[in-house]
Amino acid sequence: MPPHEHPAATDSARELIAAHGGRVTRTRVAVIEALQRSAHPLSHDEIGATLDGAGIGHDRVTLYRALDWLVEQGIAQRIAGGERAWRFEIRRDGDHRHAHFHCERCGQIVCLEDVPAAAPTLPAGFAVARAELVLHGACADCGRAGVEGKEG
Amino acid sequence: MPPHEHPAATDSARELIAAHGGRVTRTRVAVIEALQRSAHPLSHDEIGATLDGAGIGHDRVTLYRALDWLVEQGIAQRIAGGERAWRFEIRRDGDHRHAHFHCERCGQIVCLEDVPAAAPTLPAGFAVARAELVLHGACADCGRAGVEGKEG
DNA sequence: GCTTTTGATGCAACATTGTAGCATTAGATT
DNA sequence: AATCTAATGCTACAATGTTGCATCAAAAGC
Repeated sequence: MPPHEHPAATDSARELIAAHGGRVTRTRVAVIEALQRSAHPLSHDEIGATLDGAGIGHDRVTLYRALDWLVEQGIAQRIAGGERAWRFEIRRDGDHRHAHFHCERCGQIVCLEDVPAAAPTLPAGFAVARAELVLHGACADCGRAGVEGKEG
Repeated sequence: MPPHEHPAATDSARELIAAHGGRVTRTRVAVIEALQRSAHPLSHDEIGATLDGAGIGHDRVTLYRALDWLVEQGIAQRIAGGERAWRFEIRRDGDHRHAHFHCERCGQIVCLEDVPAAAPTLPAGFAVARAELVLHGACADCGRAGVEGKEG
């Protein structure tokens, strides 16, 4: 690729991988970019679809392992969300842990950037590594369409 | 069964089921009792083991359906926890939503009765049905054994 | 107490999500 | 280009949950 044409996103993805001592592969780059582009956490399946769209060959296992590695390296993080499948999102700078919203209508997970997922004071002896706060209900879009009737 | 011998727990389980218009079956009664007896949320598998122990025949599907019904009726509630499998707990009176702690060492889920899982103020349009707060880390038992060395 | 009704069960078969083992490919290095 | 080995992509499997349908049994009626 011509050096005057490298997209910043791709570049940072490649650098991100290299900085963690991993090999820069199509799959990893594409996964990171997909996560970076998305406003909400993506499921394994959604990421797979993105790879397909980008014409990047892969299989389930490779994708799982790429995601495992990203989580392991602290580049991405897993979210339990509402359904059975994990969802993944890029860890922005700092450890900025935010809450998530799971819409029970459209199934989507939305990041609530402004709502911190802070750990409260716990009984003695408990060591908290991370807090996960998930709100379930109807998101702004679905709520409007559903609660008020049709499209009030 | 002699009327002077009915255990209170069983009785309330039976009443609970009947009050919701369901049929009082061995499986449902045993599941409710298992959940009532347990101090922490139980997985499908753990509940199944209890039924086996009680000599109550069942299969995976029956148990799943019994649990589904309990959740549907608001008698029990599902917890996503840390691992893939759901866990279930009885809903005590009131909507007393508390946080849970997932120990990454022993895998156990602990109820933090004193820590409410309250929904913070959300952007307009979001309708929150319930909040799920899960803290991940090492529980009091595991933390002591692990952080301080052997068994300080 | 016996019959009827239909909710609940139990079985088989399947769907989804995630892992393990291993030969091959390809990124990084020399 | 040759080398080294991390990463890939198979296959096969494990864990978790669901669907369809025949059978059983809890609640209701007689």
